[in-house]
Amino acid sequence: MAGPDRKPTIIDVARLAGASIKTVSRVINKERYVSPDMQERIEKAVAELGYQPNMMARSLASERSNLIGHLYGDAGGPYTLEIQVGLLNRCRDHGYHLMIEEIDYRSANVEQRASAIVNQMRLDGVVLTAPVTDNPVVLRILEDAGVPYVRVTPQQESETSPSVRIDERQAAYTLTQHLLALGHRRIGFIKGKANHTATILRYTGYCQALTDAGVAVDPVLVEQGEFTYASAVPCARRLLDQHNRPTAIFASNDEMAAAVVAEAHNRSFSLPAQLSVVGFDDTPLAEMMWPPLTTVRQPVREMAEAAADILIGLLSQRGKVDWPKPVPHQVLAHTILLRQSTARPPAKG
Amino acid sequence: MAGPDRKPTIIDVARLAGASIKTVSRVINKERYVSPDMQERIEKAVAELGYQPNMMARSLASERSNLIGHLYGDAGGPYTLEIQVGLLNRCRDHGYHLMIEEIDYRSANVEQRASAIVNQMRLDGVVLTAPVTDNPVVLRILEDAGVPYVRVTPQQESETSPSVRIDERQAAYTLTQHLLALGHRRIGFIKGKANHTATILRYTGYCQALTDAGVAVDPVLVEQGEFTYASAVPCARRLLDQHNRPTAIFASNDEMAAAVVAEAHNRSFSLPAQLSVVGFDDTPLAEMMWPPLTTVRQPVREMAEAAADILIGLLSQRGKVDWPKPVPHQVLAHTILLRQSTARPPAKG
DNA sequence: GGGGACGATGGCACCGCTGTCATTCCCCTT
DNA sequence: AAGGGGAATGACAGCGGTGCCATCGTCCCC
Repeated sequence: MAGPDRKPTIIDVARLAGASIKTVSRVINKERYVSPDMQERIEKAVAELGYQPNMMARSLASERSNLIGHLYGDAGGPYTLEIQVGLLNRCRDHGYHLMIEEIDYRSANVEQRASAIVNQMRLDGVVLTAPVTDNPVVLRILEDAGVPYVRVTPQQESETSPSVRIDERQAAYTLTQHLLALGHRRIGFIKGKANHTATILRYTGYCQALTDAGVAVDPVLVEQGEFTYASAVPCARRLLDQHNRPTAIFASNDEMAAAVVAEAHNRSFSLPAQLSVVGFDDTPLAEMMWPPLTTVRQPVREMAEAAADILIGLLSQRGKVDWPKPVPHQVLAHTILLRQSTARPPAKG
Repeated sequence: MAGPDRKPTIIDVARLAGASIKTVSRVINKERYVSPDMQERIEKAVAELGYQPNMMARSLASERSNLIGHLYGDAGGPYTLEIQVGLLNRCRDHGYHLMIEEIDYRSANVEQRASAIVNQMRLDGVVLTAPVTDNPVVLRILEDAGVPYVRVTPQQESETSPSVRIDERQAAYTLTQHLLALGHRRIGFIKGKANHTATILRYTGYCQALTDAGVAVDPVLVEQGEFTYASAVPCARRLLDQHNRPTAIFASNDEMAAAVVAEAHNRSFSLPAQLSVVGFDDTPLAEMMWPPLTTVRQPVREMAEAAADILIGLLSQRGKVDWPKPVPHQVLAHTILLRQSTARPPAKG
């Protein structure tokens, strides 16, 4: 009845099972060389005491923390969350835990902070999402610390770290083709935040599709947004104010597409009859707005799962230090979702 | 040049500074009783070696992990993310790290999983969000482990743990009053998922406002949704199909309000002239849909920050074991956002 | 001038586990 | 019968810090 009140340790288990702590450790870690009889006794003792190994002690002794970190820059909407859900799915199944850290990549002490996170916590591995994926300071710290990391949608593939992505350029290309196929020739474009990978790739895809169709890219139809609703409002205004205004607008993400739609509603346009709009990302928003938005779905969760798989795969081969070369670069399939925000352009008056 | 290649430890620092490791430890932990001279020498040594204390070792020895856990049930959209951002803000400032774990509260091994998370990782404290806030199994595990926790928007305040919330009943009351003041008398209501705290409180506020205004609650106007867009579509249909249909609809969250709006658009209603719609939560969606949605903003991030503050406040008083009694229950202010989805009802034909 | 009180520092056990190596026992070979 | 090899187990030294207590020198005060 009395019993020690503190949490049971491996020593208590060993004592109760009549074994050495090392043997208990073997059972806990599912190592070989334990007789079935002994195994059973120990498992019983574990159950009886409700023993749970202390991760801190374990990590200290084994130099493995079983911690995976997710470093991100902007807590950008549903994207970040989906990433986390994906990571969590895998972590759970493989006994890892997820630590999340936001890194203000603009701040002066990025270095200090990133270093503290990586080195103090002794993370086993790290997953990077934009815009930290391409931050040289962070990457160097990771390299120096010898912590394996996987980048989701990096600007540029590297030989030292794996990556996961979709072909954004191709997606933008296809989406633009869709508009062209409907008969649109004046297609406006709202870019995302400067220097973001996505911004560049999506824009490139748009340009290429136009060019391939023999349509010139008209700079008057290209606006610079920042991936936010607010940033896109003036862009939409300028585009729709033109005397020879575009019959379709490609916004670099759904949020900005929503701004275009709102602005069109303001002017009492009937959508999609008078204006086609497409977005990118398939955020929940896309399906809930009116009219439902034609957009591209990135399998974000699956991408995160793939990243986790790659990471955990490596970590499981203790002893090996380095990535296999060449390091894996996965490209997952995207989906073009044709909804009701696109239609043929209005007949020429 | 040669120097040890492994990460420097406190011993290296002590040696370099000509001090004992204990004194170095004092400096690292900002304890008192270190002479300025000694302090400076040690700080210099730390900088020179780029020393970073090993959290694992520190935790093991001190029985503090500096880890705060966020346990949640559904990764419900922007809400969860906002919570995390809030928590992160505080963790960062106080030297804590955030571990996130999803708990499938329907699964059979909730107990095992929750226990593993709490006990193995030796979390210093935990923040709970719906629907784990009220899971008796999880709560018991936390209590047993003696891990302090704060609940965000719990179903019921408890004497053993602090909570943070807004007055949802009051918010729903006010919002309903707004509709009444515009002249609406037939106000539809779409409830959230059964058993959720929010569902009950919001509905109660609605009923009370009606009653106080001398309007009877008509069960025909009350539909049961599940907080999702899809679940609300049939609800919206049924409400709008009625011969004497409501002139306004109160959806228990924005997502369901979006479904109502979409359904109204489908029928080519002009909003808000023919139908007023209100939601709850002020998700990003609310501002981006058309027309922009009148809704209630919960200061989610601030709530998370408050929760973290409460938790960290307690943790900083090491030695004290228990919450001060009575434990704090914070109620933050909400905001009613009047946008363009509400108007006076159409004049009686 | 003796006795505190207090500032400053160090010594050392110990937190709970894993890695390494030694040991024992058994069966199999030659 | 001796030797060899592998399965099963244990002893023990850390991993890198912190907590507690001892020590030492000063300054102060009656």
